[in-house]
Amino acid sequence: MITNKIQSAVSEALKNLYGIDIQPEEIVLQKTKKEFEGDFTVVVFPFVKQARKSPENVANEIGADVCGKLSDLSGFNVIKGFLNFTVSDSYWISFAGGIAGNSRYGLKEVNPSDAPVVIEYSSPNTNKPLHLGHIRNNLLGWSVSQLLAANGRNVKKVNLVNDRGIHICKSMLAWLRYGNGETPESTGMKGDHLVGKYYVEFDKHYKAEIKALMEKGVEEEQAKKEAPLMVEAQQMLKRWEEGDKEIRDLWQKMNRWVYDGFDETYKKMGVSFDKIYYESNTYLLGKELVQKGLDLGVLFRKEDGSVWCDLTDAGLDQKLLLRKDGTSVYMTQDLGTALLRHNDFDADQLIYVVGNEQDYHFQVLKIILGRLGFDWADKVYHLSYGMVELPNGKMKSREGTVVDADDLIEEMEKTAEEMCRDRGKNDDMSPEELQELYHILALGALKYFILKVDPTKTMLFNPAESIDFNGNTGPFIQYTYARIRSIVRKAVSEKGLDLNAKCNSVKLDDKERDVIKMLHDMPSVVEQAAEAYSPAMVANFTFELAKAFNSFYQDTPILREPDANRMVFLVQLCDIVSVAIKNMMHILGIDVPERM
RNA sequence: GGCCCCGUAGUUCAGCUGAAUAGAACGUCGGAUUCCGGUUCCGAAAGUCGUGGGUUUGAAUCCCGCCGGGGUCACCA
Repeated sequence: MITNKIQSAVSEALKNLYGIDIQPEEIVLQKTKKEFEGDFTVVVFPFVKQARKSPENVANEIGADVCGKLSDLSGFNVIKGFLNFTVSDSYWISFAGGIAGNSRYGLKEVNPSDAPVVIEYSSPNTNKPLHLGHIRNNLLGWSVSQLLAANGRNVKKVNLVNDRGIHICKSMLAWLRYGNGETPESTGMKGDHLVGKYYVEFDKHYKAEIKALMEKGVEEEQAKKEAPLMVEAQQMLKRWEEGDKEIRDLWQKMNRWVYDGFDETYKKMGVSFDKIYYESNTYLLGKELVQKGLDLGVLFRKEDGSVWCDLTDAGLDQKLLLRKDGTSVYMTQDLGTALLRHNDFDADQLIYVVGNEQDYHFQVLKIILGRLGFDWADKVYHLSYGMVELPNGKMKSREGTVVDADDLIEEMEKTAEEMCRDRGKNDDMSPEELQELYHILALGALKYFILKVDPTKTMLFNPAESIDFNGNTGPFIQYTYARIRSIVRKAVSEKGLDLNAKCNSVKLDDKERDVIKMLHDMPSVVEQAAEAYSPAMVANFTFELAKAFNSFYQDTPILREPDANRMVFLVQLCDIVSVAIKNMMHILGIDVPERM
């Protein structure tokens, strides 16, 4: 890499000229700003004190020394304390030639025998359908998996289905009470939606009971506990934990409905898992750990029988691990599943894609794992992402302002269809091909819209803008890709061009150089994005690349280029850019169409 | 109240391992077509980077105070 060479040469120059010792990798090399001449910039201010010369002198001396040694540099210029190096066109051209035809450009190979990084995402509750918040989770989980794999990590994707607990009992109870035996078949509803309907139903009746009790003079806190529905739901959970057959059968039936619904949604979103854990199979593990913790003296039991971890010495609170009736809570289960997962995979890292409202939970989880004596506790990494808000505020399931995942995808597909109809360029495509295309565009828009934002930040989801096809959007990039493929196809079929031909020296114009420089940059963008767990960095880079290409394309008539040798070069460049776009979009979980 | 996160053009977002006049996109206004796919390209207007201090040759970026917004501290998950 030219960047490493420059760093080394600058490091040497500093040593030779001024006796300053700085490791090559510590030399900060930045891309030269557009408005100045050059490709890479070194800021020399940090060295002037030790060099005891003016910034201009230092920059000029280093520049001359480095350029004398590196034939890939064609020159340098100095503006104040900024030393700008210009890379020779021959370097760029040979670089482009070197990556031409490489369909995996920008992606590293994975060694399957490496200790895996296990990434958990999705982790739905089985009491209601997926909504917009889950979409961000799923898209992030999938994309970060792709991103880490693109950076050479051996990734295993896992899902932990929260298939048991009081929330499930609420849906079950409500279905028994008010369901009249409804099934997905009898209603034509997707199973997860049907079960979700009864979760809402429970809440409605539960609220009414609380209100009635309060009118009789019961305090609110007390009313919430005493309401008959809540008492019954709790009894149901107890019976479930005791293995009561009637309850278990009902539970299995309703969960089946939900899984079938989820599978459909996952498929549409294009996400999948290497392994699925069910909390019903793992929650007991946590109880064993609690016993271990009691034996170790890390946990303690209160008079009422509940078990706690005292974290006040770590500046936190006391944390409940077992209720007084002996049933386990979220934290108990998470301890158990963490251990199970560690044993299953002997992982290098355990990543949890979970919203930032659970920052505290994971902080506590790591501490307790550590206190239980697990030295791998620090391999747990909480990939904490921000909430999704709507233009009119937060999503609240009780207020009916949630955006349902299935509805959203369907609407996006409809919009994609309208957009394409308006342009009318796909008349010869079959209905199936068109349907597939609409799906690709709809998901491209949705995924890009969500993934282009830094995962850690709260984001605003504007439905109207999310389906936009212009500007910094998925479809804009998809369109750029389709257009490039069209050129390459024509070059081969109509001009008989050989994509693998060697092209001799050509002259580069600014736009071409800009594109090549971006391609040159791509591997390090993937690396940085992987380190930051940020698909957003990949997304924004890809948009910049598409823009740079479009700008180049706009004033370069490729297929009318008279010089055959130069045409080969231009078409190869197009081809590389299309590969780059495809690979980057693949990291985002977005497909790119050959035509649209 | 304790702890954590966030305040950048009208709007949505980059930039936040400190560096040159703070960048995009949408929207607004004005241009480009002998077109290989105009779902394109070029340009303009638009910002006291919440606020007040501090560190530094240099701060949107690091530190402290304040203001504003959010999260969390459940025998919910």
